[in-house]
Amino acid sequence: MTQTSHPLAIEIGLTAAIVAVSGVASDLPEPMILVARPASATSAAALPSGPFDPVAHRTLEIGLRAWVSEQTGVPLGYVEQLYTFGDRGRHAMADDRDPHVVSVGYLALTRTGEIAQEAPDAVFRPWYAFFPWEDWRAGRPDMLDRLMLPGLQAWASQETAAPQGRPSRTERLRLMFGADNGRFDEDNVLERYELIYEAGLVEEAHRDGRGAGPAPTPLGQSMLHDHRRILATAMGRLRAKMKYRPVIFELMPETFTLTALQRTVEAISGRRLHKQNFRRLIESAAVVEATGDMSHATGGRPAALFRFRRDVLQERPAPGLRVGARA
Amino acid sequence: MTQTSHPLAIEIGLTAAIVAVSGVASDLPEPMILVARPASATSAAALPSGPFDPVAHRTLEIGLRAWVSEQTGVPLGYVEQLYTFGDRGRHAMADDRDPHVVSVGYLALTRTGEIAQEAPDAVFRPWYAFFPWEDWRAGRPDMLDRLMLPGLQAWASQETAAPQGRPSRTERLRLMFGADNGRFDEDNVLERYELIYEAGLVEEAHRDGRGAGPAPTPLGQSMLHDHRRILATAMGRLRAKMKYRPVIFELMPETFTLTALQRTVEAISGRRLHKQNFRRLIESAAVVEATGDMSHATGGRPAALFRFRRDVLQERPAPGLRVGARA
DNA sequence: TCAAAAGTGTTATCCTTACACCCATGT
DNA sequence: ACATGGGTGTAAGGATAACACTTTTGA
Repeated sequence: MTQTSHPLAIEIGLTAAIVAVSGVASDLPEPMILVARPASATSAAALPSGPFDPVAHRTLEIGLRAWVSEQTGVPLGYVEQLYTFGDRGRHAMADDRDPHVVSVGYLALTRTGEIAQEAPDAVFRPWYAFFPWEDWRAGRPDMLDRLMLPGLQAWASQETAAPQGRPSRTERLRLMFGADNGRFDEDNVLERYELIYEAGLVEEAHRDGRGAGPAPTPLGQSMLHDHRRILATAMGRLRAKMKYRPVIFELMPETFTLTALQRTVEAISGRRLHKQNFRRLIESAAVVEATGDMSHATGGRPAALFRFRRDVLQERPAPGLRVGARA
Repeated sequence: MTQTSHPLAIEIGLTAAIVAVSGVASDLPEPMILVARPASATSAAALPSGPFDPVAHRTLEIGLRAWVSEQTGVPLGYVEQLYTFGDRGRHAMADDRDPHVVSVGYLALTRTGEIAQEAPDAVFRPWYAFFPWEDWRAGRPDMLDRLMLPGLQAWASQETAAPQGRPSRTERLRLMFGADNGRFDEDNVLERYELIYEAGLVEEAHRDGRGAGPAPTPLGQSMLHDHRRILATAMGRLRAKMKYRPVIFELMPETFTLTALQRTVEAISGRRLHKQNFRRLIESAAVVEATGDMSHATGGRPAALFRFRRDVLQERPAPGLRVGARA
């Protein structure tokens, strides 16, 4: 019952969603994701990924850190395991091989400023290029109503008998996209992606053999294998984690203005926040302290500079930013 | 960068923490964990665990469900992936083998009533037998002050230089066990276990070669390999998840009284709750509906029977029980 | 002097916590 | 009748959401 005789050998791939934010001090910072530079112009974008070698590395995370720093030159700060994916069919390749790979997904945070320009084979791309419908900072993206909901609703109406226990397609749609009532919980990035994958609306689904017809209108840029699913998991986890742990500061420079901090939180969560309440939140959480210096780079009145108070980690167990109200 | 040439073959073990609650209608229900019946009287308890066969099973979860139902006869309802552990050294065995096993831990919930008595090789044991310090229902366990904190504090004071960035041992102790100020967050089961493991206070640490001296006073019953760590992860995850998803009902019978529900939540979270507030919470969450029947089995006034409203899953995305106040 | 962004004060509302008392049944 | 647990009303305090206005600089 505990361990059987003949081991079933499988390769373990470690795949990292490495996130940074560009333009932290600008008015519209962009969350960036490190993608392996495509071998050819036509090949799909891929997350950096490498095999786990249990002989060389004592733990999975150590293995991950080793090859990331070796191959991409990107220094990782915060690292968190996301999920282990073992789905056959989600590794479909051009030549129809479907290797037995189990991939352990990781979220890692770093700062754009710290990145060696000469990162050999990898480049940062805005994460909303892969998930345009997740960026609500300029209001509800109209691609939702133009391109996505029609297809999703068609797919939902194809469901004949409601599955017992599980919510129906229509209900999942309503819950995840706020189809009629309006709620859109920014944390459910993965759930939304899986929905449009199941509905056959993304290129990956087509490639994996789901959805018979012709290739669908591309909804965001696609990725190799199940890498977009891993990125979706990372985005959702980061958006959720931010609310109860001060991970956002892993993406900020040493000092920053409160507006820069707010814009960065907005960039990650994909929605605008209420200025005064955001500031009150920061104050009550006591996660930052003024440096005494001012930033004159803002265009208007100079802004006070702050830094993260590292010692809050010792004070309270959960000093996150429970962002609540919309703008 | 994406996939290298020679695959590193590893065995993937799926390990399940299968939880049920016994005595749901009683005054002190006990959370139970399914353990593989030990081969001999001296051998350590083990969680049910089996290899993943990617040829036979399309996903990890399907593989898990297959061998669990086949080998233990326990029907799994809710299943959730916990974490993937790849630590070398945590699989130390009597004969010093340390196989290259990566174990994917799962949490699964079931009902004691539904368990086939003839579960061939497995038996349910109270989970607090492995984590006695996590049961605060009868007040602060005095083993904390008698057996644990002295050892932990000794270990903390051995730390010479504070590690940069990371919290010091003393701080971790204070945060996780509420040493001086008093907070004890019931969700941090894993963090507490890792602390006492690092401090060399559990049998597993001794077995893995940490902590030089003699075998320590046993703190709870030990388990094979890193299975107690997986159980700790499961307990923490279930305690946390309960607060924002209605998973508790996976452990309840079809109908139940509100007190039975409260006692079950208390059993899982390990602390007593405030009756009136618990009821208001249940009411405002609208997660249950009265059946109209009464239970006369309580000894006093008969109690109304309720059932879980499965349709809340369709209404609101997060109908959990955000239990807050202590008794 | 005016545009542009920083920064603050106040109130209404809801949720959380805490308190104490009444009710219906079996023995 | 009384012990036993079931069941409820209400008020204080704090957190959250929403409102609009003043301040300080650079151009």
